[in-house]
Amino acid sequence: MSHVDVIKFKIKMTFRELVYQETKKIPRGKVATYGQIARLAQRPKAARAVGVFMRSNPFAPIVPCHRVVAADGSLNGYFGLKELPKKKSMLLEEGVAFIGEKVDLKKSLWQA
DNA sequence: GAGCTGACGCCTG
DNA sequence: CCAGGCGCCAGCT
Repeated sequence: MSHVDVIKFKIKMTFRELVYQETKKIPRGKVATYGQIARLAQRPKAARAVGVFMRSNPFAPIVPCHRVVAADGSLNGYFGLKELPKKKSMLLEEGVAFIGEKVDLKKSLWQA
């Protein structure tokens, strides 16, 4: 085992970091679901935990958490259910399609 | 280590 | 369409 491998082992990517990393990949104009991010982060059933990470994400500007929505396309939170209208307008601004209060996943779901 | 807590997801009535 | 219930998981007491 080389020095590099040892280092890699030491800094093993935590699930949280992996989640943020995947979230950053969501392209402008598209959205991803919590479950989708969970899958990309190698934890298909950890969608719930993903939500927790978004709630307290220390990379506010870097991680586009506003592009992450529920499985049915509804916007669940942003600043503690407080600025949802803003979250919606931000997505509209990026070109995300909406159906009422929900995102039109048919058209705007990010295809990783 | 046990217990509680969600920005979840899926099924049921 | 609208609850209500249950399983899941990481993080924090």
